[in-house]
Amino acid sequence: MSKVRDNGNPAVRSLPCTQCPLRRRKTFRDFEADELDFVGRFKKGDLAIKKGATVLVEGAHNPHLYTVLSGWAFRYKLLDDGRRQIVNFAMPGDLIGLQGSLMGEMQHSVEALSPMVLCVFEKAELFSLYERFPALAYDLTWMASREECMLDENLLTVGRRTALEKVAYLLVFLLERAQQSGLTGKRTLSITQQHVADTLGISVVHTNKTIAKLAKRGLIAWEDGGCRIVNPEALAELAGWSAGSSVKRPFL
Amino acid sequence: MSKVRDNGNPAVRSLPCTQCPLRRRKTFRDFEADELDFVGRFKKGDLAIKKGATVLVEGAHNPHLYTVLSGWAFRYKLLDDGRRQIVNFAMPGDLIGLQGSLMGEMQHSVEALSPMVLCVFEKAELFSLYERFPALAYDLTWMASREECMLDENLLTVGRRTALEKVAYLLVFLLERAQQSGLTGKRTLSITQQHVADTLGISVVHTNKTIAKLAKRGLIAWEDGGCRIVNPEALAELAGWSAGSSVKRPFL
DNA sequence: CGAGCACTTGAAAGGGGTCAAGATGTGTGG
DNA sequence: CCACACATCTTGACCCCTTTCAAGTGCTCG
Repeated sequence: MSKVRDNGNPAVRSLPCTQCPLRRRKTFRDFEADELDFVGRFKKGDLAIKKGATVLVEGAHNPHLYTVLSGWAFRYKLLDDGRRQIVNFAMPGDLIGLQGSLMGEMQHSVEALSPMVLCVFEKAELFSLYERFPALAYDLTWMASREECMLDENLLTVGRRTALEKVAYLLVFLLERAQQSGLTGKRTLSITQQHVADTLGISVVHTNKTIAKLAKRGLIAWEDGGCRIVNPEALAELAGWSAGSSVKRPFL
Repeated sequence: MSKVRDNGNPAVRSLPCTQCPLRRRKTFRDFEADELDFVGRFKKGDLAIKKGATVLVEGAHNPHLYTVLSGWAFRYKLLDDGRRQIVNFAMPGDLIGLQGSLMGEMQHSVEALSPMVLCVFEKAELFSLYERFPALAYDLTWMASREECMLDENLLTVGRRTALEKVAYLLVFLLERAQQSGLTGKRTLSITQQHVADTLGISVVHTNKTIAKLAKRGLIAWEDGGCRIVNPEALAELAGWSAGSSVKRPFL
């Protein structure tokens, strides 16, 4: 039932929800006893994903719904001629595939940026969650709304911010989320300039030059296939970043 | 309790849900008897909005949740220096303010593009909907997911489509939604070029020139403060538009 | 009848795209 | 262990799509 392969992550062997590491993080709302019990049975097992693997493809009908336990991924859409737009990222505690669960066919693809472990749930049992645990159902809607919020902000970034502001914004956004979700404790993001470009709607070349500019100002440093944020405050300032809410957030 | 002023719309006087015109449209899923009864009591009244009025402002804590009964509006965010990004539109059957209901503070503003009538619900009673009508709760999540889908597509448009494709895409997108929601039966959209520009992340001047190009090709015509779509198929082709699902959608 | 909004158009400037070529680094197969 | 393919990152040159600036035309409205 639970397929597990270790990809360099701490070994996880169909981790029971009672021992879920996310419950201990103070950014997340912990479960009530009966909820924990239900979610534990709702969860069908773990799924290990290799870095670079495609988790879900646009157009697919997948019977599962996932939650990120560790690692991260990006969601994207393609145009016929190959132009790619990264739409958002998924980090620990985030849902993957909810949209497909509700509306049938996936409207976007998901690819792992690092080795990941996902918790697997059964679409078909989703409605029973709504029937038996309204609070969890409410949480799901909450999570969907949070996603919507992030997309709004990303749209603002892609549509109206300058290249320099865009890169600054994205890096602060990702660092903030990575730290809150426990993806990393350090100030580094293991990401490619191509990903940055495809998220912000600009070319790789120009992304590179913009990054060089930020590096010259001492705000960031690009080192061995990733970014180190040297001065998050200055970046946030440049990006016109407004801190997100500090409310505890739910997860599944 | 119910404030109603007619703004040129068909007169509505705290319309009971039993007579809701949306129920008759075949694009919407109708209620079960008990659901209809509940929603009828959940609804606190109608609210008439004038064209150009602000329905909700970013940062506000509004105790209400709305549904569009007639007319339409746009959702937007602002940067400090006034740059504006329109993030999406709300048409009959769409929710307004769900994000604020769940997460507290509104993260965007909403402004009416025409006279509107909204159905007013009480945030505070939202959870009782989750407790008593899981199917409606499921619908709410469905609607949030649908919004997410549209935002994904808009992000793709703003980030990766060319100016010509952008305008073509937006017009097809709006026309399709307007017709499905019953906002209009005609092939016209009463919208400003400034709105188009702010939705697509381009300047008004360039928007104007792009529109002129589409007009010259005979795909659209801009007449007295609005757009008439002359050739929707050609526009869709140009935009790389893929038709949306034809599943009946829920509403509140 | 002036003020203001929405739409046009032209010209000039610039941000960002495309092309090209090169430097590194890394994983694969011979 | 080397060779080669491939991915990622850099840089420079050139060009064009968009922006910005400006000026002008209707139209509506107080």
